[in-house]
Amino acid sequence: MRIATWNVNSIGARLDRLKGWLAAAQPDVLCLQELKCATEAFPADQVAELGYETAAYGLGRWNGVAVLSRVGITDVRRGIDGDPGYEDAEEARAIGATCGGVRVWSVYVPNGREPGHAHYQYKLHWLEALHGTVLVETGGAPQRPFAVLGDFNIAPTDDDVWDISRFAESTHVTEPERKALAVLRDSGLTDVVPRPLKYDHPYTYWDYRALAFPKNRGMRIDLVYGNQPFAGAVSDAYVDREERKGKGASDHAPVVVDLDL
DNA sequence: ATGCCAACCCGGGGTTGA
Repeated sequence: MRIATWNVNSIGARLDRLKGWLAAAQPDVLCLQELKCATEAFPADQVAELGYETAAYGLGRWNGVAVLSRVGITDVRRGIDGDPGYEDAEEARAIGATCGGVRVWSVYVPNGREPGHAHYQYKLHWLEALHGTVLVETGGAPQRPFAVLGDFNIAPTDDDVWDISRFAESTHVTEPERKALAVLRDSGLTDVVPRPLKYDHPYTYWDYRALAFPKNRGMRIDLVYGNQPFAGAVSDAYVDREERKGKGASDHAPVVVDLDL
């Protein structure tokens, strides 16, 4: 089984790219983030032509997540328990579904803006709620392959950014954010680190500006956190950096995981 | 060449992203 995650930075702007990538990469399950569309506006008919069912969750112009599957899609959950919301409003940042016997969550963790900002506190609280959801979902079915995939907006180690000295006073690399990832790992999840197709670091995001991609000034912030039944079945994992190339690319590349399931 | 920010909504500019 092939499972992937991809922050598309607008499904509307990326639809042609998405369809081309689905046809080429042939994932069985694809977790999407940053749809930037409402649930009912997701182009489900377009991906259905390629054999995929859709479970989407979007509330408007920001955020938005989905799961596409060609191996069935059941038990869909929109949002996580205890979601703190931002400024009294819940955002569309998580959707769970069971596909071909694997339980997956597609997540778009809040950015945080800057340390000390209200959005940064929101990010940490949101991650606490995600942890709670993981405990409930994995505790009830410990033998079922389970994974949280998506844009975590956190680089797990200094090695996961192109130059740590450029990230002083920045989000994505702070100790509290990394601690939140450690808490997820302590609850039984493993960071499934993909291999890069070029260069030494499996970056998944490169800024659009300042030639970041050609210079490989990237970050590994799109992560796959799987339980033992999931991580133990992984046969390969890679970042499809080819999808970051050319006109009309997202600023994130897909992360692809192959499983012996 | 991998190539110098893009997408949203609104109606040119502010907001967001990381």
